[in-house]
Amino acid sequence: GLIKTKAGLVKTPTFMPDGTRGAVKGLTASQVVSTGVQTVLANTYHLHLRPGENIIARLGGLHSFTRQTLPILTDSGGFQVFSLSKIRKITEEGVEFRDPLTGNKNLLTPESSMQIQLKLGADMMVAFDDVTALDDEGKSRTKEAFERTHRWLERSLAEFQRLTKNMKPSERPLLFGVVQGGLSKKLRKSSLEVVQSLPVDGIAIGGLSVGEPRKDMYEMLKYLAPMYDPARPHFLLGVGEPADLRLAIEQGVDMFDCVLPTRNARHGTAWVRGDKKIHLSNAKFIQDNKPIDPSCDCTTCKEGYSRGFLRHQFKVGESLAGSLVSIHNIRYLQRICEDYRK
RNA sequence: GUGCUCGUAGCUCAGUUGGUUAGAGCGUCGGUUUGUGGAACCGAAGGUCGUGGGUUCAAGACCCAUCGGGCACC
Repeated sequence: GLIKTKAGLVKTPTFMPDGTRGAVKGLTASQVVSTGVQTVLANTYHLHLRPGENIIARLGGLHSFTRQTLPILTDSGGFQVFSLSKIRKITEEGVEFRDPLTGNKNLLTPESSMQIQLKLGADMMVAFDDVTALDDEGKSRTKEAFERTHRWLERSLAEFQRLTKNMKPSERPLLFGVVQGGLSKKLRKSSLEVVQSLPVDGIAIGGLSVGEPRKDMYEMLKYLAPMYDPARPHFLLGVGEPADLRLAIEQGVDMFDCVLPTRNARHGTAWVRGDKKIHLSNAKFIQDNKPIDPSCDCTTCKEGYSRGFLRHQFKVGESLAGSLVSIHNIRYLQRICEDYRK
C-alpha cells in the first residue's frame, strides 16, 4: 500500500523505529534514512515533558527540530502513562501522572494529546487510548478500558477536527484510532467496528505485545485480519520481533513500531539471516572478522565493521557499537517489509 | 643490614573481641529485552586467605619462621 502524509509518501508494509525523545537513540536523522525506513515515531509524552511542545513549535516543529525529513508519527502518550502505572491516576477526564524526574503533576487528556501532537507538527497522530496489561489485574479492567478508549476516541476526533478544520488537506496530519479489547475476541471485534465507523485515517491495534503468550497475539491478529477496512492503513503498535512482523504482515498489518531493534542493538544483540539472534558481546566473536550478517546490505555491514570490532566497542562501553548495530537491526526489519512489497 | 608495613577472587579492596559454607565492586562468562521511566537488568563461574610450622574445641584473624612488595633509617 501507500500512505499519503503531508511530509511525503510511505510505502507499506513499513517499520518505524522509535525516536522517543525526538531522535532514534544513537543515530543522526540521515543515518535513520540510510536504513531505508519510510517514517519514524516520536513521543508525545516525553516531548511534552521535555522540552515541551511550545519550544519545539518555536524551533520550527519536529522536522526542523530533529532534522528528520521522513514523515513522523507521534504516539499519543496513552501507552506511556500505562507503563507508568505506579504513579498515575485514570479518570474519565484523562490520566493524571507525575513527571518521574521532577515529581510535577501532569494531566494528559484526549484533547491535550491532540493539541500537543499538532503543535509538535506530527504527520501522523494517534488517538489517546486507555491501555491495560494482560495480567489478572489488567484483565479486570479490560472492558472498562475498552469502553473508555472509545469515548476518548470520540473526544480525540472531535478535538482533532476542531483544530484542523481550517487546514488544507495537504497540511492536515493523519489520525489513527486505537483498537483495544485485551484478549477478548468479542471486545476486539466490537472495538474494530467502532474505530472503523469513525472518520479516522488509520486503524491502530493497541494493547498487544505487552507480555502475553505469542500464540495469543497470533490468534487475535488472525481473527481480526478479515475485518479490516482495506482502504485504511493498519498499524500494530509495539511489535518488532522479526517473526511477529512476518506473521502480522501476512495478516494484513501495514505498519509497525518498536524499540526492540534499537534497544537490542545497544545491548549487543543483532538479528541475522533466518531471524536468529547473535550476542555480539560473546567471547566467540573476539577474533571474528566477518560483518554482523554477510548477507546484509545495511551500511554497518557494507562498510565492513567486523563482529570482533563491535564486540570490542561493546566491551569498552563505546556508544558507537550501539549505533552501528541499531542501523543493522532497523535495516533488518525494514528488509522484511521490503521483501513483502515485491 | 635494621626497623616499620602490606600480602584475601583476574583487578581494587571488606572481613567485628578468633566462631556456620570467606564477601563486595569492577572485570570475565551466559542470558533477558515488543506503542523506550532501562547504553538497562538477571544469573553463573572464579579463592589450598603468600608459604611452612605452632597455639586453640575452633585461625583469614593470634605466635614463630620464611618468601615477596612498599616505605624509612644505617
